[in-house]
Amino acid sequence: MTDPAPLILWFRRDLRLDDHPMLAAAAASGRPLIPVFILDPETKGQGAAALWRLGLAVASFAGTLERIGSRLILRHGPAPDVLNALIAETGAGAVHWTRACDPPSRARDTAVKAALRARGVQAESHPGPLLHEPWTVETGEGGHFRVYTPFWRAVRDRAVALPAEAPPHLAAPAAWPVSDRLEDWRLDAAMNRGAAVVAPHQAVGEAAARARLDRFLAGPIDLYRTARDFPGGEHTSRLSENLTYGEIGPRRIWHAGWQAMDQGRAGAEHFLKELVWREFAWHLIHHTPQITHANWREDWDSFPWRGDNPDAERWRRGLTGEPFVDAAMREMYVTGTMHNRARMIAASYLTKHLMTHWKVGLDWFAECLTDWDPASNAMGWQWVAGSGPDAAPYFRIFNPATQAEKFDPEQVYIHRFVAELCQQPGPEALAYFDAVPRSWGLRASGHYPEPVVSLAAGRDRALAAYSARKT
DNA sequence: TTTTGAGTTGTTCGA
DNA sequence: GTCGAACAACTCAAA
Repeated sequence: MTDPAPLILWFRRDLRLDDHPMLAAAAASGRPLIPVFILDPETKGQGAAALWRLGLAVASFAGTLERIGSRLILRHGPAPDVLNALIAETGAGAVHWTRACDPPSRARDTAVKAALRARGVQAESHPGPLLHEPWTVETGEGGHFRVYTPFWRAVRDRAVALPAEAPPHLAAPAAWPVSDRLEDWRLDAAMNRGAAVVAPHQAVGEAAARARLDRFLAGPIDLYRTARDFPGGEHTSRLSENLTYGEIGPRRIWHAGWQAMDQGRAGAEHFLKELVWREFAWHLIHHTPQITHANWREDWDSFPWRGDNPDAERWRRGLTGEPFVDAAMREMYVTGTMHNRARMIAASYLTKHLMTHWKVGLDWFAECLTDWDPASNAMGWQWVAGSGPDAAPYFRIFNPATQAEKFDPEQVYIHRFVAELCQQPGPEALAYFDAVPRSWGLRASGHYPEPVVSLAAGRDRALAAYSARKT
């Protein structure tokens, strides 16, 4: 008896075994399974930090698969070509994958599905990265949500499928197709010397992601409601990085959060709400995909934001002269992530005090974040700028100095990341100067700059422009 | 259909 | 230092 035709499992941002509907279905099929990861143009076009971090995720997941009797086959090129070649080589009868919701991936997947079906190969997409498929959450009138709180109320009590357990073993094919070598992909090429600095701040792989969840549940969740606003402490789960690569599944987190809520843990509901913010962002990007590149509210198209400019360059380099903003920008450069409150302040400063288009900031975040997520970032930037959903009143302009007094009163955060502002800079503050391009010419012993613009003048300028928009 | 209540995350000023 | 009001009116979701 010949082996049944193998299934190709096309992994993308779902690099885990646990809570994996596609993998659970495939493992139950009894067929030989060929896991593959494809470096296609859509994937390769990412920012430097995200692409580098993806390489770590792929390496980790390949190891995970080997431990359960399988492998991760690496190929590069346009996905339809790669899949066609693999089908021809292996006689595979089907390709399975986890659905993606960002516009470029959706376009690619639609084309792949049509091409596969045209040649008689089964193509099946599975749920995975979200708690609820974006089209299943509807308002009373059958439309999609544009405001967070009603969305939250709509999903709060909705049943979420129990996470599938990790399969203990995956059936191997009779012969393995050849694989690229990950090193040859040079996913770290654009990181230059920054990789060594950012690396210690990453928690790569499924086990590390679960450890983060467990650490958070063991303590920080109790204080989450208030302490999460203080960027100087370790009060958040930091799971965004792992969610980006699918190293942990949202259903696993949801059920852990609910269990904590049932146990009366104080911050559990706020934690779940944050997970639902991610869900809401993907809901928006599904229904209004232009959110990634155009003003979500079209009446903002005439707003006189500046394009890229020298002030924005100082913002990128952490040299605005506003300590909280500079700490935030340097935190991102050194760790690959940025505290959520710091993101709001840095974004508000760029779009309001510096009157620079949110796209300029979005692009830099895409370059630097290892937890880069197109949906959350598009929503967040537009929310801050005022052009997005849940529009902030135009007069809501974060004052970085006031915010620092409120949320970093001891200047723990500022001192951690801005070497010029403390007597004995710590390792993270100093690491910034090892991470940035030498061409920037920065030295830890340099003088801290005067502010780009006074906070009062920047605020007044932004207020004038924002109120003029209405007339 | 019309109405009503509500909306993540703010700042400043003056009492 | 603490507190409430003002900032201006808009959009959304649901009753």
